[in-house]
Amino acid sequence: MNYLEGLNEPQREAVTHGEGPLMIIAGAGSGKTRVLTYRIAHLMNRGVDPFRIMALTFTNKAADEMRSRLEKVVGTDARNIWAGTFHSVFSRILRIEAQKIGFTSQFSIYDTDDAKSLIRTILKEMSLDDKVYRVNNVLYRISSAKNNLISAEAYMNSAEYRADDEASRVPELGKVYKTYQERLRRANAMDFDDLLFNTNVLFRDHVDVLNKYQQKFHYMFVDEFQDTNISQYLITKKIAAVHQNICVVGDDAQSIYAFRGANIQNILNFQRDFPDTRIVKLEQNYRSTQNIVNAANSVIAKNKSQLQKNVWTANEEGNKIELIKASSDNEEGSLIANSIFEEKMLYQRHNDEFAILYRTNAQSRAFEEALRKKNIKYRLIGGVSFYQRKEIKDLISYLRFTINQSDEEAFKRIINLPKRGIGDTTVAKIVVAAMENNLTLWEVVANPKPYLGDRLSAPIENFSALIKSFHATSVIKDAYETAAHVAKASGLLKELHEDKTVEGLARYENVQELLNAIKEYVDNPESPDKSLSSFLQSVSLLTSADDEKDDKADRVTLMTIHSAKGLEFKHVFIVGMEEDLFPSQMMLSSMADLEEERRLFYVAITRAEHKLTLSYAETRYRFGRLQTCEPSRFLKEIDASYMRMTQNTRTFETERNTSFVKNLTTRKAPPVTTPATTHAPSTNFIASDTSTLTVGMKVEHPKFGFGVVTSIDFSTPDKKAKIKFEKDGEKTLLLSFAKLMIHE
DNA sequence: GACTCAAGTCTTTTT
DNA sequence: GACTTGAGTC
Repeated sequence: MNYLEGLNEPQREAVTHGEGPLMIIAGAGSGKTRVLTYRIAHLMNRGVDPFRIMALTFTNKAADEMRSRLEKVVGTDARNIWAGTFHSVFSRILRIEAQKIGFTSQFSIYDTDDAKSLIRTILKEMSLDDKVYRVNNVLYRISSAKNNLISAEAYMNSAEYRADDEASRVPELGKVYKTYQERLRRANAMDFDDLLFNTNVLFRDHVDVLNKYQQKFHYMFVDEFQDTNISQYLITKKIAAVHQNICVVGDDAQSIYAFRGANIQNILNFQRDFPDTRIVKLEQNYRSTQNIVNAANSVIAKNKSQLQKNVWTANEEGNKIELIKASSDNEEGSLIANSIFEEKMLYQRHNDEFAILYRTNAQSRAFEEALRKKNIKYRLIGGVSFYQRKEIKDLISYLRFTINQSDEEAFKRIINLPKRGIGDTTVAKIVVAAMENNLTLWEVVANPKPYLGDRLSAPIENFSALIKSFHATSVIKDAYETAAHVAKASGLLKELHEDKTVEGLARYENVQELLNAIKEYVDNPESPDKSLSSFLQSVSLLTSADDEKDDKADRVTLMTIHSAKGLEFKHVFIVGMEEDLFPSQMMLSSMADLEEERRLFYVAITRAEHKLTLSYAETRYRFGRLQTCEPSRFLKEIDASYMRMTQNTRTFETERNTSFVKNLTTRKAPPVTTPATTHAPSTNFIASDTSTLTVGMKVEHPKFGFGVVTSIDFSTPDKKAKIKFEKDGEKTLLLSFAKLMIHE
């Protein structure tokens, strides 16, 4: 068969391996996705029905990628494979089997915001101090427990967890966990971890259901196996138990999700649970130059715990790795932008051949500004998702509540939106009435008079009538028509339409865009069905990495290293190579964590094909203050022979007419020195006195636009400056974080 | 109950 | 810098 041509020996072995468990240890750039696709194609060519194949990935993007590659090899049959993320595939199964574990198939999926909000509510009800019980921490602990399949009951009975909670001074955590689960159940809702946890429960308690899926799926594939947690592993293990045709692909050196419960131990468990496992190692790297492969190897060699592996390449030696030192985060941005500009000019490169990778999303700002200044188009992946925006969540909440009237979080969002005179106090009364009478929120809302009296009930009755009509619509109409009706009849669209500010306009357009997306979903023949609930399910599992609109456009990519996994670029910039930032300060508590950070660095390096540039800044704004930074320890771990320091002697045009006044709170701090030399002066400096900003000066504020400073007041007791500025006769008071551009 | 302004809080990564 | 909370006013 022609697709076997051009494969190396181990690749060919992996593709043609017949029945029985298979583990592929795939080094970075070793053609993993290719092998995986060909293997599935190979099976289908031998007559395996695509309906009997389940392929699990970690991101929607990876699933789409696999599907489209398969389609190229085997045609549209590929669509019949059950391919998707763990969360999407098993939420689909849970939807079918929901009744068996006490949910209805209309269950809602709570995202992280909903989960946090529910925890906040519970903490308040239990009168626990949210300064001690940090919401993030509570959710993290609950999530870890679920990922290890520890139920709330088991948690409370475990001496170990109890001791740990006592030691962390959160002794009530078990109770919070238990209440949290009860509330989810009452809301007919699951959080992300529940989708996996409940699948385990389903398979454990209903052998007939398990049998059904064991019989259905003859072949299982798990991509990025090193990132599976116990909960995910057990599901796949159970389904594969009968046919034993399970193929896992992974690389322990690229395990970067331990914080989410991923367990490299699974690689060892797999060999124990499937003793006949055939192991294939893919070690030849086809992606990167020798310098890049060698540098990556020299870094990962510092890790103690890893599987024996020898990644090598026959590619050319290539450019040395470049190291750029910048004096500030903003200068880092402009140096990188310049470097991209130069490369484009010198070598006719396209924007989409470049990627800027960073540790945290917050770092993107400086690069965005610098690229914009140079007129280089970019796309930003991650950060705040389209689906996290307020106006989008609002409409989605309406839709969720239309489908599932037990959904407490959706209810709280929409009950008084647009304003209909139902304030916090009334909502609190509803909640209390529901609790005291052992009713659901909806039962109280649908019939409020006995609990709240006539006066308060009127607006609530209007609300419940509205929802009832929405629900009736959803039964007979498809997702798009229902959503369009809800957007209009709820008053959401009208309210946004009346807001004539720039932001209001953007929000209105966003809602229209959501409606377009729903239309697209309804029109797409691959959607399972056209109902609103089916759309909501798919939309709840989308992440910020999924909502790119202009994918094809020629743009520089900006993203975190985590979201870069599985991708490759001609020229990669890894920026912010500073101690405490990368490796992250929070990760330095243990050796294991440091090793995970190092693997993250390894992942970043191995994204590069031809050229790799590292950079760090000597000063950086964090916590709203200027900090001095040390170069990252990881820089020293790269063998010096693969690197070269770029002398930062290029000259830049000085922007004399623009300067930033930033963060006047710190006016007592020493001003940042801006040497009047060939170096680009940092465009940021701290105002050391009022002389840089004077009354009557014309300024530009990023949000409010052009205006004139009318007064500056440094006399406030807490050292904060008040700057007033006037715009079109309208006075605006700016607080300490005023960031004004001065046009002289 | 709705709105405004000011102060306080928090920063890792993602399904 | 972004977001939440709290106090004060209408």
